[in-house]
Amino acid sequence: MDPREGLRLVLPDRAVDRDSTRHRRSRGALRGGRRTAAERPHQPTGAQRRDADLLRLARHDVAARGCPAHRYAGRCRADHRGADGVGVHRRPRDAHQSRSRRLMSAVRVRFCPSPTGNPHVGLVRTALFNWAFARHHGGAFVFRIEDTDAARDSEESYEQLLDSLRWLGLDWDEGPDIGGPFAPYRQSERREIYDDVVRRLLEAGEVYESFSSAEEIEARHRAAGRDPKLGYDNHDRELTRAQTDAFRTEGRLPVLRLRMPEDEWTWTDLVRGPVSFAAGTVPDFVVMRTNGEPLYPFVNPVDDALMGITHVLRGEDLLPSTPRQIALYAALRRIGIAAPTPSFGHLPMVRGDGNKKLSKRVPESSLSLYRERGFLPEGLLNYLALLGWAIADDRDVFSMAEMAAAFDIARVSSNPARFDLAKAAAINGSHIRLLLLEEFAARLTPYLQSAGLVSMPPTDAEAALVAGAAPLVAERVSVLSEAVDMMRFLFVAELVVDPAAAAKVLGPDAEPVLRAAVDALAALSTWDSAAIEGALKAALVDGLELKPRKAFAPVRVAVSGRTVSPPLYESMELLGRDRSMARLRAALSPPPV
RNA sequence: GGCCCCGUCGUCUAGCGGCCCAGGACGCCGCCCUCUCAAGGCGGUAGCGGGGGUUCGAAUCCCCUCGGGGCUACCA
Repeated sequence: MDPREGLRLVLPDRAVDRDSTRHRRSRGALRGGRRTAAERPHQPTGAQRRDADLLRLARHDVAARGCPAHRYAGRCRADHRGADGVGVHRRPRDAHQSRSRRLMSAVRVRFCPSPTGNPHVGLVRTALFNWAFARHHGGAFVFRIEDTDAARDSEESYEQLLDSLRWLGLDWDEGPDIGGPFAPYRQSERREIYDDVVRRLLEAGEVYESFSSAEEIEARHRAAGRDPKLGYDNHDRELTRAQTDAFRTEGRLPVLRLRMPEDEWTWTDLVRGPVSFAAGTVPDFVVMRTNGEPLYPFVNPVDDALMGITHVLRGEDLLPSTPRQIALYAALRRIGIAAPTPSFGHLPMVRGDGNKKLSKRVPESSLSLYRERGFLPEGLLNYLALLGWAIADDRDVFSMAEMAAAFDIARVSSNPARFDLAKAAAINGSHIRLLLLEEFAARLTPYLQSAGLVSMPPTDAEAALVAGAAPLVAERVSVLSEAVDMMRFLFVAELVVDPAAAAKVLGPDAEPVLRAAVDALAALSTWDSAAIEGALKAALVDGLELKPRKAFAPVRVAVSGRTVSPPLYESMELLGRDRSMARLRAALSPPPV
């Protein structure tokens, strides 16, 4: 077979023409059906979230409500196909189709990180979009580990990856820990498969031995007056047996390269529409190293093919490698491996502070940082979803279940997006306020524990304090670590007063204020916020004729140690009479330094 | 250098030829509420990179240009 057969390689368009899709979509936007905050429950675990998603899909009644994904009412038919080529308006009875039909039409996407270092937020965004796509279509989300680089991969990173995804609640249907029909899901355990595929490709002439070193390639370019940085020149394609033998006797070992057809490469990208690469711009690429280890551009498509992946959603940085993947799929089919080419969708880059793509190097990209700061998984995920996707033109806080129901890959923006910590925190704050108070307390407790403020498990008294403070702090923080700082004064035996706050409001002027407060509070028969408020106002505002903000500042700092605190009266009630009085008295007579 | 992708408020986005002298969100500013800080409510600030076309009409379609980014490994 002549691998250079002159066919123009055009992917079968799974994707409906993007423009026509958009056109249809533009008619009659659905305006109703928005949910209020109270209607948006949170699913604390991945499993529960998954249930909710499935439930939602089952309830997805287009005729009655319009399609939330495409936002137009009443026009959808059951056979309507989305821009990704998959029926998105599934009716409940789809679930009762025969097993084989379901398998044939099922969406299968994958998330395939390599275990090198901390997962970063760009990676999480990719995982999220794949997850949402799978859940939206009722398909499978496959988790595969691409650990073909022994020098950089680590078991620790692998564990971190699993842990991170679990924490996020992005549940997978097949993966290294739970197995699945295409196991194993770690590429380091699939070497025999790759060896076998490579052998067959070699026998078929799809792949050939190449001995050229980088220096030799460059030298040839120079000699021919070409740009030396052009890359491999396909020089070794027609090496004779005698030539390869000669190299071997010199002790040189070959890499294996795939023969690329020299055609124009075109496909309809799920997020970008038609993309094409000019003929002759993609050289034969290395499939296997001299030491016999297969490389990413090979194992990735091979596993996608073998695992029946239907849609590849990945970062834009991988866009230039798509022609090679398409070529590999074609070669695989020629040697008899069933490998329908998947649809590709290239997600925009997530940028860091500059304009550069977010690198693993910069700490702000590390997922663990956001976890430590006290981001809620649903808050972080919600923000990340906004980097390239919008659920509606007038709303940006939503649950993952809502995202799964509404997600449409064709509506993903192709612009790169900058990660904005302030907005991420703001979105997270909205999610904190959406939590039930008990849930907020439960999520907060581990942070209080690792700050050493609450024991493990919490004592009854500590639990009561957390529960009592929850409503006070939940509405004033955007991340959980802020709540820890705000609640610290409730749990410490010895209050450390912030020096700046003390300097500001605990000067000589504060003495009469504090004294009056102590006297008034000491006379109280009941210790609750209403009584405290009454006493303080009577003594300070009415008695001393102070402006409220002047009156309460010294008391606040004396009790909480900070100028910023939860509401004063409630805080004092929670702190208790004894500790509150002790702190006021301590502020009155500061210990000599 | 070559190949490819992308350009709407500071940032993320809505926009798919008339609904747009461009809507939402974060940020910022102001007001209200108020014991601080928040939250919440109300109001404001700010944008179609530039130039040519096509069209009765362009943020939207085409071309050029400028700018930004990615890839260019026997990493993934």
